[in-house]
Amino acid sequence: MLTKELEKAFEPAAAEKRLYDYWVKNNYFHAQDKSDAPAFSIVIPPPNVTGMLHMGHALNNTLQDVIIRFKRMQGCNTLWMPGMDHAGIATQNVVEQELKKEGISRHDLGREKFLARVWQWKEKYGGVIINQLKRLGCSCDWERERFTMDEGLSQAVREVFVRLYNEGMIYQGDYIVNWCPRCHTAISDLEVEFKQDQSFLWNIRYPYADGDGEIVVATTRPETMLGDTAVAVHPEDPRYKDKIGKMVILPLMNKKIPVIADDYVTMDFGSGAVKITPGSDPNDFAMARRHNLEIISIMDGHGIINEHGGSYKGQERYEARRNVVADLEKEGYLVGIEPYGHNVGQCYRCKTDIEPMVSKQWFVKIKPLAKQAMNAVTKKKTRIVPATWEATYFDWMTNIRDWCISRQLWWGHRIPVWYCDGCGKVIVATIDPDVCPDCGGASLRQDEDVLDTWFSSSLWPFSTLGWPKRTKALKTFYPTSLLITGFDILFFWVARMMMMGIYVMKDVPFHDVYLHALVRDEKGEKMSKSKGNIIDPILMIDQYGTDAFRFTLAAYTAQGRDVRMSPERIEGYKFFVNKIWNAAKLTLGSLADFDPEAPCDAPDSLPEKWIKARLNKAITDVIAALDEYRFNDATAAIYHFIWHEYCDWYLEVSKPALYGKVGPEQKSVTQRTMKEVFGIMLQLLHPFMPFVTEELWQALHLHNSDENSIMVSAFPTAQAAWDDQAAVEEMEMLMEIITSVRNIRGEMRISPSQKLKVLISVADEQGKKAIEAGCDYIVNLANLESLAVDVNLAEPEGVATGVVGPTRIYVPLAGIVDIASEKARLEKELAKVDKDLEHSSRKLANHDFLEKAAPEVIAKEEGKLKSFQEKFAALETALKKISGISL
RNA sequence: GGGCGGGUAGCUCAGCUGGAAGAGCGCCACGCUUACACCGUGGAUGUCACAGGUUCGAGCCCUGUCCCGCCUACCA
Repeated sequence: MLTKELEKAFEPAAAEKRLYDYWVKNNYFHAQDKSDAPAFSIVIPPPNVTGMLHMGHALNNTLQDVIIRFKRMQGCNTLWMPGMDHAGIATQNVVEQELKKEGISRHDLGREKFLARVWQWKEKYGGVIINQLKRLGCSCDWERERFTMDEGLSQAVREVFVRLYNEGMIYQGDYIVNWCPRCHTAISDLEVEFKQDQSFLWNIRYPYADGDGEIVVATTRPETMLGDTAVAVHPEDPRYKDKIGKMVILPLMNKKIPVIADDYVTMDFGSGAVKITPGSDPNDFAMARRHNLEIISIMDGHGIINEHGGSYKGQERYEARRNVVADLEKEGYLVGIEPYGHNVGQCYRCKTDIEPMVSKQWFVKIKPLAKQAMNAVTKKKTRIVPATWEATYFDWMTNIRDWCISRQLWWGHRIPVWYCDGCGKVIVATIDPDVCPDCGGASLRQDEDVLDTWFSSSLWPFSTLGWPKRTKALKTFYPTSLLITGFDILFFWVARMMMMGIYVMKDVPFHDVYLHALVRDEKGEKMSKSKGNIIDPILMIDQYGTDAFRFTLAAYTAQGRDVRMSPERIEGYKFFVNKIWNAAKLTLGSLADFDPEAPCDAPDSLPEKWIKARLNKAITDVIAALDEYRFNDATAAIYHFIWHEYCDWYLEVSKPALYGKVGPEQKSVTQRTMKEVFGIMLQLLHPFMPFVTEELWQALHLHNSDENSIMVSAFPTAQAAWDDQAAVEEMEMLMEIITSVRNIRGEMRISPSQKLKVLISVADEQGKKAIEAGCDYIVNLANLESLAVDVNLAEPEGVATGVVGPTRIYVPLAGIVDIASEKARLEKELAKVDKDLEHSSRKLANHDFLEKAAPEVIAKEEGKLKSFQEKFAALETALKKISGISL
């Protein structure tokens, strides 16, 4: 039945390409808009168009593909929705860099031409990552690929903006926001990264206007004093109680500002008085609103002091700091400087120090949305896995502040708001208006700003399915079944999808969220370009093959744990692929004369019963693990079964049958079983190692249906008929006997090629029968010349003794090895058992234990004690005997 | 300042609702037995961070301490 032989080793590179093309050609990744099969859907965390595949992506998408393939094989109508994110700031930066090389800025080009350039860039270089995902084996429904700037998705953005606006959930206003002086845009609170900075605390004196002394304030940002509009103290502070309401002179500016009282001030910090700069500090801004203080912005968007900064106008902010400090000192206002460590906010994208600035921005009123998003998790409509993240989610949602959604960029969804030059009317619409609905004027200007990239991402679970159109896909796949993403974007993305999904769709965006950890290097450090410890996933794929790489990622994904990636580990699993390949070669060779059509009614013999029972266990374990996203447990179960049960034991024990030494009937039974078990094994492994499993599935003609591909075959289920505890125990008893002989061989340094004559003593006739039935297995695997079994055999002279339960294994040593080494071996064994025995008996001598422990625990302990006692006695007898001889 | 996670074999980690510890890699010894040396067989290794407590019994539960990560926060 088989035509071609397998190559010496699996060649990943060629096979991967061929098989992936084959899958795509056969449309296996495609999900049906409507189907009788249960729907299962995942939307991909859309990578940035500018992105290249890194370890985080590799992990994230491997896990998704594992689940997707698993569910697809389980018969679900499975959708993995792929796509990309336009990544406003990142992409705009890339193209601006490109322009810079040509010596021009985006302003030289103008908005329209610049955007044309970005699109051009996107078509040409964007989406490299999509092809990289294909190399990872991702079975996304590529026909449905979406981009956040697509027509449809842009429509969804407008639709949601208008709805939020009309319902009073979006507002515009002058507020203090996080401003990046390099990107020239506002960013949200989340996009600010705080970094420890060793700086100074400058203490400055502000004299009272009436000449009656002074007040000292401390600041980490002396240059902002140019915009101070008050000094604040705590209302209860006895030092300042009578100063409240007085005026002080603002140094350098020669301006009078009031002393106000606010309990925001901490009395025991510094002098207990704080300068208030509403234009440059969020807290001061809040205070200014409470006290109706003047709000002065002393800087422009580039971080340069403007006309409100007096003589410092035109100076860059840090230059201004130096000059302000120098002048304060010169004029005697500087009281002192002390070293001070504090946090400085930086732009997450370009690491420039953030400048809090007052500007007109659009905001989403977030509290009502957050409340619903929390409810959904409380009521388990969405389950967060691992559950430890729930606390973080709730905490963030509880303390959330309004979301600044406007960005002063060009690349992105332009805010659908127009202003009428004629009457000043504000028009908010999903379709570009031609004329003002109020005055009919045609001179309309659209808002210059675009929306935060995360605004469109937050709609991803339904916008990709066609919303606002009521598509079949939307009906079938929303809410999606599962989201798999890194915990680092829990707030950025997951939380916002929750809010928007519930707000727009009236239902949660996904039932389960699985949050995985970060991939670090082998020393546990975060990978970064600057550290130079980046491991390129594509390089790993080239080197070890996709299957080994994916298996490694899954194997090291324990819940809530970081993944420490190291090439050595991947290599280890490459060896596993090789092992499977070679097992297939043996299987394939052995099946050469197997006729699957010819009926073989012969019953399974012991090894067949055993391997099927063990396979059942593997199936059960893998399914249970995957159902709970315990990826490492699933890989461990498969690895152990394939290597240590199927290869190490079943194949070894079956070799005589395969080589025709046992008879044609047993050969057929073995062939039948090998084929079945090997096929199921491949199916279990397929979600993790899609390529090698497909290759072997086809090479071995394991499919039974018209569908040739393993990826659309039915995922295995445990079969009750295969559970056979008696067979497992009997087989494992034989295995222990074999191991026992091998142990003696190894410990005594008996050459593997030295055939042994072994005697076995059993407790009863039943035991005798069992061993006799397994005699051939023992002879073969322990490499014996002969094996004799009898009930209660007297211990012979000059033997090494092994103990397995009630069974004694005697290996005659005459002429093979000296007695002393057996004595040493027995003593070692004995010491081990003695320790166990001691513990067990002490436990059973304890009255409290006997009274209070569960009966089954006591029974188990009694069983243990008995077997320890037996073993001890047997070893002791053997030792006495052998000692007697040596004397 | 709050919160979360972690400290288990040389390394990387498993260990579910408590019944005296496991895997992979590495290490040591032996071995080219017709799938595989990307292999086989055997072996060694742990006061489960520390100190108390609960319990008949704790790696697992409670309290405290010490380290290590991460997230979060307006003490100028």
